[in-house]
Amino acid sequence: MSSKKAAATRLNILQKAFELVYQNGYRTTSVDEIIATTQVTKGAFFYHFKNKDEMGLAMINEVMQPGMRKSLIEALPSNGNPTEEIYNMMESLLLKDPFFIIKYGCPAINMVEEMASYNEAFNKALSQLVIQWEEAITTTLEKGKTIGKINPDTNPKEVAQYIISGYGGIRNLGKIHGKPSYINYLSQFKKYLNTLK
Amino acid sequence: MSSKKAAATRLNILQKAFELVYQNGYRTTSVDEIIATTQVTKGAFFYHFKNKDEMGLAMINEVMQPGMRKSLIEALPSNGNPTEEIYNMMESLLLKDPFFIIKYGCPAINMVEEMASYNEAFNKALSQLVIQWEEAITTTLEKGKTIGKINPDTNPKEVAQYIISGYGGIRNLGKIHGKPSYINYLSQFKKYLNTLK
DNA sequence: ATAAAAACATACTAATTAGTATGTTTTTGG
DNA sequence: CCAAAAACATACTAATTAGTATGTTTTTAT
Repeated sequence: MSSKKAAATRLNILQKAFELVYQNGYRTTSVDEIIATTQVTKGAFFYHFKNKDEMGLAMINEVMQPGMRKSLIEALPSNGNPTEEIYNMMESLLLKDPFFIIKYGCPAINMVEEMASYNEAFNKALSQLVIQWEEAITTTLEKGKTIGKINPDTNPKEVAQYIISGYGGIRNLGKIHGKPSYINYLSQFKKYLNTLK
Repeated sequence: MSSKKAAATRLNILQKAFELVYQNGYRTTSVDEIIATTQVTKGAFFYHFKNKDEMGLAMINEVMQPGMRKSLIEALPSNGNPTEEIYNMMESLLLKDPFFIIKYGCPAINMVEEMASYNEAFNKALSQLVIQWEEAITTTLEKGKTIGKINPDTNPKEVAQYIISGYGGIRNLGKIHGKPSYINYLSQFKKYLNTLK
């Protein structure tokens, strides 16, 4: 029973918060900063969220989740050559997706780094995001096995986790070494993918 | 021309700060917190460091650098089988080194994640740490090439960066998935290393 | 149209932050 | 031993923090 305008205010807060958190980190982004850039007053903020962490959780679930879902999962068609598809997903994520700013890394990875050990609820929400990606990659690999394009003794879940951790790692290293490290990474990543054939 | 006691006070601050930062992050560890656990007064703290960031930089260079150096670089003997040595280094880092707490990840990686884009001086100091590790791995691989244990068209520097980013990634993912992800990672890491032979 | 609830606005508070001003105590070289 | 410098201690400050108390304005259902 919330008005369209109220829902818009809420979403606006979450989206602006997401951008600020992406660039500054969660704990170092203040509520005052969020309401300043959102042009929303403190009363409105704390009307929609009972505290900062509740907002943070909503931000993960309602903005980060769907956004990452689009970038990560929908980039995986899963019908042709699995290794090629996975490579293309990674390449487009690292080099083509205009959302990401190299020096700021990946918002989801950053959030895991900062908040996983600090807040159990955040940990769960972020874990679900990772698991979704994991499942998408796992599915791609399993289909690959049935059509004989992936080695039968490949462990899809294990491989999926390895790929995700590689992604997180290069997003982090890219913060200090910049784009060239992305290129190097992709080159070795391709070699690894070939071990799965 | 500083007394032994003064030097001890300074080092004590840096070491306690390192532990706190490892578990809470740099920006969310306050000077008050550091001096409380160090049993040092504010006067002493700001006598030794002109501000928090100068302390942070000293912490990276004087505590994190040598500590990581010991864990990372000296774990690489570099005379026998290079792929085996690199695998062992990674395994001992992830599973045997008693310093690391899985849910808190790796202090150096955390610091890169949090501070690389926030402070240029921190970025440089952390970058040097990473480059040292990179060089150690590169050397191992180059020696491996001369004795014919590493494929001649392997690019050692590129591989070293890939390995380091993988390490950072799994330290991060381990925060939400725990130790099993370390095991999975090592299994796939071994497969990757075999592509270098 | 109107009463009630929802949505927002303003002005506060108590705690925490990095850092400073102004001391007192230790240490050190001569 | 003793003056000067080094090393520390205490008490502050101004800014920022998350959150609240108490309003006013908008929406909504009737």
